[in-house]
Amino acid sequence: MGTPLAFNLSLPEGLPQELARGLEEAIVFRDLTPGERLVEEDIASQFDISRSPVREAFRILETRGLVLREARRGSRVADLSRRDLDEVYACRVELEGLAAAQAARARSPADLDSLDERLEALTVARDRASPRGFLRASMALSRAIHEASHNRTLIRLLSTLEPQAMRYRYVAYVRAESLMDASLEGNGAVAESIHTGDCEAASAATTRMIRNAWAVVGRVFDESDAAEPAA
Amino acid sequence: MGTPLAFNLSLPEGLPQELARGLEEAIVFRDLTPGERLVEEDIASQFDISRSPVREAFRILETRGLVLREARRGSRVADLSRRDLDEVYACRVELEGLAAAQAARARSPADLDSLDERLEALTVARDRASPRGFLRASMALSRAIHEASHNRTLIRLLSTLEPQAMRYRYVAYVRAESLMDASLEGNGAVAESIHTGDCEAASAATTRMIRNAWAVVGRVFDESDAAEPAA
DNA sequence: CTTCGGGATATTGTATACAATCGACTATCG
DNA sequence: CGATAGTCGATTGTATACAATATCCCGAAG
Repeated sequence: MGTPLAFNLSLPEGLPQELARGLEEAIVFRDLTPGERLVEEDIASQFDISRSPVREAFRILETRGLVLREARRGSRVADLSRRDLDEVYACRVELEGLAAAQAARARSPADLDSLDERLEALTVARDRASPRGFLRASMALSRAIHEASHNRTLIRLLSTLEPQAMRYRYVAYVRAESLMDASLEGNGAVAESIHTGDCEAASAATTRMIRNAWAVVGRVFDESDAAEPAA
Repeated sequence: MGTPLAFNLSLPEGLPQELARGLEEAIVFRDLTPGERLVEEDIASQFDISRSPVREAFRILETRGLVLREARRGSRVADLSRRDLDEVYACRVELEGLAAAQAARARSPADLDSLDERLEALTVARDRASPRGFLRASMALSRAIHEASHNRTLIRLLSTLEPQAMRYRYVAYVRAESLMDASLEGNGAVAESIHTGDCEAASAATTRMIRNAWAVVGRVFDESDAAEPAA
């Protein structure tokens, strides 16, 4: 048995990366459930590839906090917990705040175009009221902000932190779609500050948005049984 | 040709991890120089192992910002630059500050013992005036602080950021050994705040220490030719 | 009925073999 | 003489084979 995992692999960037991206979505959107075992051979045969790229994909997902690997004991999807949620959001407050501040200072005209484009896409996604689509658009906007900071180290850190946060955001958006409105509004304020070039404002708007999301997402999570769905 | 790389591998934690640790030290202490190519087969034959664990080690080092991998073009030791230095320290200010604050709140008696022990070891290392020994002791103390935060996500992020910072600290300590005194003093203040349990003070002491180090390490780096030693 | 041990099985860790691709070199043509 | 296409070598990417080990199941003993 095991989940079918219905995504295809093209390979514009390497097989392990592509596979990791697909598995990441499956984990975030709960096609792979918390605690579920991930067996290299199973995944490999599902996509008609060998274990080598699968191993590398697992390692990528481990650095993103989505998969736990124990030596000779195999890999499994990381659990969700209120504690983990708090850890992730505490880090997000700091790093996203820094990213916004540096973006406000270092942004290029191309960055601003990218920002506007993705903010527009986020608005469209909100109207469709699909948590998946909204999250994808939100992730794209976040990345645009991160890249506008032109801080490669910060981008690297955030790229290993954001996927972990997406899991909690997804749970929250499914149960309370109105949260998407708050996210859209918050991101709008951040984008405006980055346009203006006001570092302080960008940082403040970001930390305010994330602290607010932290409180709400945490409350929704506590009211759900997202931590142990199969227990 | 190529550097001999004189470290042995025991294997208490897995071959790739052990190898990564050795290579990490070689990079930090400049036995492997910035820009140097890392060929899987070469490293493998030097330690009489196959390419598989070497590949995994390279990937680990990539997530720590020490090695750059380009698809089908091989791996090389990441360059040092003033820009990279600034990126790393900007992130450190935020994350180390958070770690200290959370450590001040969540620390256990065992954590405090570990802290004191490593602070003592740092004092001893300072008296020996060896940049390598001091850095190793400093890294151990930092890790003790991080673990006292009991924030696994934050620990994960810092474990991928600190090695990158170590490279710049090493360059600075070699050229200005007096910097070790400042580091020792700063860490003492941080440890004291964590003992007291004062989050604000711990965070403030940490950010002050790191911002100060940032300025000094940056100045020393600019005066050195550490960026391009073989150019 | 519980606990301890032994063996079978499933799964990862490592090694090796093969394929694909990139870069450099060379020879040839304009 | 310079430019360009073709070929060769070096190196990574993927697949497969083999080794090691953890887990599970079952049976026997207390």
